[in-house]
Amino acid sequence: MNRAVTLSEVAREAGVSPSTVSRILNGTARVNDTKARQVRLAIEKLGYTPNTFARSLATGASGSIGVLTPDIASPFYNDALSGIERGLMGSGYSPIIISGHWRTDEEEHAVALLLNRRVEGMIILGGQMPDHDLHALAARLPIGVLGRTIDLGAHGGASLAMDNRQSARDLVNYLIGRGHRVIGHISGPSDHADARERLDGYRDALEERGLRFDPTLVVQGDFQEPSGLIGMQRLLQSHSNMTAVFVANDQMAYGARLALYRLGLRVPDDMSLVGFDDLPGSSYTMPPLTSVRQPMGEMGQWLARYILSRLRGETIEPFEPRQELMLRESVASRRSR
Amino acid sequence: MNRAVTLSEVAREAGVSPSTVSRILNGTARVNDTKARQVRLAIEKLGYTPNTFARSLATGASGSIGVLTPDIASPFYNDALSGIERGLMGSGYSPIIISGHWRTDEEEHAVALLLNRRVEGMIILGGQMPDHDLHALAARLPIGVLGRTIDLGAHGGASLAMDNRQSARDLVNYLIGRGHRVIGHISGPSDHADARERLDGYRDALEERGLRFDPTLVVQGDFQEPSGLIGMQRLLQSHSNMTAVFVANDQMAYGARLALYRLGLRVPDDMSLVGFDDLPGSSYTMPPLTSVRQPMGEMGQWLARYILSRLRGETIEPFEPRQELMLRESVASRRSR
DNA sequence: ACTGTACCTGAAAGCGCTTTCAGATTCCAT
DNA sequence: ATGGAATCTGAAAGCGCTTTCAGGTACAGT
Repeated sequence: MNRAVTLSEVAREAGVSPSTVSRILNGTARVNDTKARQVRLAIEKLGYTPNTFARSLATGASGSIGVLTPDIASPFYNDALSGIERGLMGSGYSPIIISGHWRTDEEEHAVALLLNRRVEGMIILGGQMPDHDLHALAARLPIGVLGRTIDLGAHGGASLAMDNRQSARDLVNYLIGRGHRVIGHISGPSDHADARERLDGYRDALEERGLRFDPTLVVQGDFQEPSGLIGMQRLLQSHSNMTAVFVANDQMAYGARLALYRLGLRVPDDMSLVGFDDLPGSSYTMPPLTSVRQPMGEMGQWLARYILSRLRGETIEPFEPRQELMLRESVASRRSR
Repeated sequence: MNRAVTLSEVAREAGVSPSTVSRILNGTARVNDTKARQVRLAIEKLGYTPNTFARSLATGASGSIGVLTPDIASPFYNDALSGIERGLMGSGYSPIIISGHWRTDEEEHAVALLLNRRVEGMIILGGQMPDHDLHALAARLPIGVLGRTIDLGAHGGASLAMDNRQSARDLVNYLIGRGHRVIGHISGPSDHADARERLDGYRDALEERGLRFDPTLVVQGDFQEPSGLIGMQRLLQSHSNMTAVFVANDQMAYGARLALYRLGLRVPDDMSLVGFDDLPGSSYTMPPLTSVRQPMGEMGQWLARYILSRLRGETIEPFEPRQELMLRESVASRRSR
């Protein structure tokens, strides 16, 4: 690898001082036009590209924003990543993305790495990190958190979370409104806040409508497809009168759907199904799956903008993410008896 | 944001010289045990973390590998990203991921950015960049390319691509073997190399089996779901005797599947369907979709390892990705008449 | 023609770290 | 004891850039 061209080489070539070249590069001060031209020529000729490290060392600004995602390959969070990219575009800042793989130790490691790289802000997507770590972080730099309810105070950071409980409640209410009375639930892991909230919403809706909460109608999964399949099988074995199932996320709903298919049960005719998260694929399942959609992309974008505004000392209008019920064809109307 | 602690502050605190602290940090040389202890204590006490920029500037090594992906939210490439993460794990190198959004200009911009950040190697996933740019890159640093057939020579880099044409051929051959004679094809965009190769494979198989290639049996999509839906509708209108469709990727196959559902056609009874790429969701479609799988994760991982080996001046055993036909339930056997 | 002002530009210091070089110690063999 | 090798440590230079500071030049006003 041929040694890179440096700024002083450009300066020598153009017959000016390094300071002048720097000024031209950054537009820090007015410079004589002919000199500027010469410098540009020299840059072109030598193929100069500035050394980011040297610059960052000198200015103390890294120009990068750290992003911690639970999983670089998660369809759910990747929408948010795209949003962050959009939000940062053209700002001069670029994201550094690391995954924590849902493990607290890896997350801490990742944050340390980002801090070493002197990111100027950080965006945390979901994750397991304890709240007080987040608070500590927020005290050091602007942070944005997605998918967790945490109060960071105005000074420290912003968090965007949707109301899982309310949405779950809406979803189950919708099921009840369509005449369903025996509604199963395949939940997420109980140590996962989102999962708990969705379960709570399920209970809320039942109680609100005067239906008894029956624990045997709830089976626990792990948010992955196979557990949805198994969960559905178990529910089916014990509850032949069940007419609808609320699955705590779309991935498990896909699994549940397959279980039904295997047993020759039709959706929605024999069984209604609703999911959660509205993954991109959910408009194309058979039939298209009713689910609830979080605007992950917009949330990511707003968080990026938020960080930028904080960095620039500006303010930004708050963002109220609104979840949306995506009513599709996986729910049938039950004749109420 | 409180100013960060520097190495010399640690040195002062521990009563040694900066050089010594540096040596302890990097294990560059033996150091008196008691001093080492003092230094560690000082580091702990002051909460020192090394400044990556200063280090990189001094050593000339950035410790990062650039990764260019077409789309940070593409389910197809994200597997490879995970693989790269795995491959780099524990190596001391970390990936910097940027997306090119399928646009040549953005890709060039991204590469420039990565170069500015002084990445020591680069991994390019798919993308539009012309071959000669890739060659130029390969001359500067070790690069790995995924999903393109390009000869970079031993010195410059490695590329991993699967044989789209052969796989498509295998897939269509499989269809023919199951008794299908009128087989439609929903292709990808014609300016996309993968798409062309898959189309070629389709023709190969037909001709090999003595079936006439009928251009009206081919409709072009754009690799997205909606175009699969439309494509299937069009095929159905013009070819009532068609019994199977080879769709150029799984995403379009999902769309095609939906079109069939809307028309009340059963898969595979009324129409057989095969896709390409074997997305994670494809084992959970209705019915599970026959497709061909590329080991994206392993390919990514190997590329990462390859870069590392090049950086260390080692060699690595070559990797021969093998595509795999995932035979599932979306294809029926036709009684041959 | 002379002073004051505005505008450009270069020298030099410094960002935080690594690394060479040479001096200072220690240790072993004789 | 004593010379030499082996080992440890600090001073200082340098990585490539930015930025302060002060000197130089050009120009307008009188």
